[in-house]
Amino acid sequence: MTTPRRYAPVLERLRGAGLRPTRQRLALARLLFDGRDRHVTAEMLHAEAAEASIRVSLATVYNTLHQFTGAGLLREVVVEPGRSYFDTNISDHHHFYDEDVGLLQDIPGDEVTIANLPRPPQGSAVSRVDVIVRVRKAL
Amino acid sequence: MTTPRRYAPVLERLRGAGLRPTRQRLALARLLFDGRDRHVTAEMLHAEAAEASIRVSLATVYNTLHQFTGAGLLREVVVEPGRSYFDTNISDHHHFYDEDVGLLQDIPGDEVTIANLPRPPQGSAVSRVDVIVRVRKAL
DNA sequence: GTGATTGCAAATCTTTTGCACTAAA
DNA sequence: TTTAGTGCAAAAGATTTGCAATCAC
Repeated sequence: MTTPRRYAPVLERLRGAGLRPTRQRLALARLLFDGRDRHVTAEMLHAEAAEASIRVSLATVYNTLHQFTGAGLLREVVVEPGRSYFDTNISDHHHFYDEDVGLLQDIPGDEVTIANLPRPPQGSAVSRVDVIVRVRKAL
Repeated sequence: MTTPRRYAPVLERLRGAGLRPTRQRLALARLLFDGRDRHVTAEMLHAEAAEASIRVSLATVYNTLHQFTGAGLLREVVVEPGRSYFDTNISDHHHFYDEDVGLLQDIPGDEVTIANLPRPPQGSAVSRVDVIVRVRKAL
């Protein structure tokens, strides 16, 4: 028999974020929060859901990704024009981006040190510092 | 009388980059490389050209921006999904991005120190490090 | 002339929206 | 019930593309 071991945690996670645990949100959350650090686009997650026989519309995938991001469950990463990645790692960290393949990889926050950051413009406060290390095939 | 003082440099700049100095490229280059450090979108440059009574199609603006970028005359900056900025400052530097207003500002490269950057994944080499300091209105 | 470049409109791609329908509480 | 959430299809943006007309050399 199947033991729904991971169901409760995800459910609580949604509740805790103030999101009604609907069938679609639960299913997508289970795909996303499987313990790995994942970087997905809406299209990728939609395809993955389809493979897992979860019927969700692409519009709902977009809505859900943004709701999760708004609730602090995901983080949006912009590395190339016209496509958004969503990162399940919400801790303070940075990214390698392989420009050849379009692949994102985490760099733990403590592995990069940023010093001497100038004071932000008058009246503004830093909300986040994104470091993107773009890499390509070595010659 | 008008002295076309800045014409020659731009023309040579295009020639040097291996780009045929067409009427449109010259006109756009003159708008872009006016001495300031500029951050423009295709739409913005197109509007600016229109104001200056330069007739260029939006498609050509896109083509030109990408050709200039490929030739190393511009640098593309991605800070938000669905819109590309092109930066006339091609020296090593970073950016403040005001998320409220959508405004980019340069941070000179020597004002930020990045230390302890981990080794890039096997077989790849760093092509560029982008630091984007996202700011918003202070409370 | 000849091949590179341009303009226009149509096509593409990602993301958002409007609204009737469905489901969670 | 009552209201939040979903699906679909259409709309919206940004960017690219196909191809005939035009321009630089």
